Amino acid sequence: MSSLLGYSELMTSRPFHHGNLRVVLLERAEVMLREGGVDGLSLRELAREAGVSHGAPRSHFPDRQALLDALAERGFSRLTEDVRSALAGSGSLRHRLGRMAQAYVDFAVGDAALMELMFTTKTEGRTGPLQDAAVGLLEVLDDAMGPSADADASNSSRETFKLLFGATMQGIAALIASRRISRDQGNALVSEAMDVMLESQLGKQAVAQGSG
Amino acid sequence: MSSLLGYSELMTSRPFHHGNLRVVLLERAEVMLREGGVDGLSLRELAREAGVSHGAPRSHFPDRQALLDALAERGFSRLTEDVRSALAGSGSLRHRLGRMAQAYVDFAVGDAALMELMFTTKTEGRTGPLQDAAVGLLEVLDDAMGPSADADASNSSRETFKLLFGATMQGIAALIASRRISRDQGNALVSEAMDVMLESQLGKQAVAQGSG
DNA sequence: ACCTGAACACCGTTCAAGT
DNA sequence: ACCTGAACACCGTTCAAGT
Repeated sequence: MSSLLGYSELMTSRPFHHGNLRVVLLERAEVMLREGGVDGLSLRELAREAGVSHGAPRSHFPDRQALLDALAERGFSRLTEDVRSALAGSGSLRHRLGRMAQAYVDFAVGDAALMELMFTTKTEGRTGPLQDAAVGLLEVLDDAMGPSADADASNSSRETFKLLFGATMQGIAALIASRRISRDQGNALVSEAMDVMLESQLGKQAVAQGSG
Repeated sequence: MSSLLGYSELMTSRPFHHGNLRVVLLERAEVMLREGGVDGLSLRELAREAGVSHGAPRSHFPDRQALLDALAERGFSRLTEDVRSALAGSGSLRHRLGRMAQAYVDFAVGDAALMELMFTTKTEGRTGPLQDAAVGLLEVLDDAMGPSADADASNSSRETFKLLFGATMQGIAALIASRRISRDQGNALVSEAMDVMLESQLGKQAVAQGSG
């Protein structure tokens, strides 16, 4: 039965999680999600792995959906961070946007189940931290495109460009994740999509001033 | 207890499904999917609604995943049909492709849970009827673009165009389904995406000969 | 405030038995 | 070939009780 215990309390039997059970659960849930998908994520098994009773998670997450929402929120934070750092380097706008797109697809493919959680929101309400996290992602794209012109028309095309950019990356990632195209084909498709968008009227209007 | 019985056998007590239990299950499962999502789809409740024992579905679907796969396959058939008929009418290529994209998004939004089932395939094998059904969808797009040039370069750009077209529609549909943009914004985005793709070098190469 | 452990209703899957 | 019904292991959720 000692094999059921974690590594850090082979000596002491009881005092386990001080106040960080919540994060422990989230971290273990993330790997369970990655390994077994959403269906493979069981609250009871999660509690078992954390070394607590099956009722314990209830103190931190009212139900399973609450845990799933928290995972999605953390996912958005991590994605935003990945994308932001991919964008941070030097190079032309085209190169930086390309790196960003690549980071996005990398994340989506590497954490397909989490991505599914993030983009098939079950929650009805339009407010909440989860929506904020999603908005933050678009802001990164906004920053990358440099200062915006103050004309309304330009802002409109900029919004459209951002949405189209995000939608296209999302779609390509879905194609890869569902094994309909290979990873290499996906990378080529990302590059092609970048060209198509940047050479278009919409793209030229949207990034008129942005030249890192 | 008579309330548990279906409409067609208020008189006779036993002879129920002759050999069509399979389709009955699939049809009821489709509405359960639409109403309660994938999580809300229970084999036992499905059997209950169909008026058979909980073990009966086993005769037609070895396990729950097999039912889900069958649902996805039917989904592809229906999507292909919708898209094909949207494409069938008259008008310029731009208009026909626009109608097709609209039909695609309509389907994806109206049957979001089914769409999720279709595009997050759990099956590892690359063969099988499910993959065939997905391929059929791309063939419709191929037909719409008219006869292809026999040069290899042209075929390559055509393949790329089709994938990019599909990915973009998929991404826009995901944005709508996750409530991140409204239906109207989605429609506008579809239209914008069409313009961007058709005015690009890639688009011009891909549909060089296709003019309804 | 946080965790335990029994209880409840539900589930997917297996399988011997019926027709 | 198709369906029934008991059995098994597992699950999410609730809740009184402990500390």
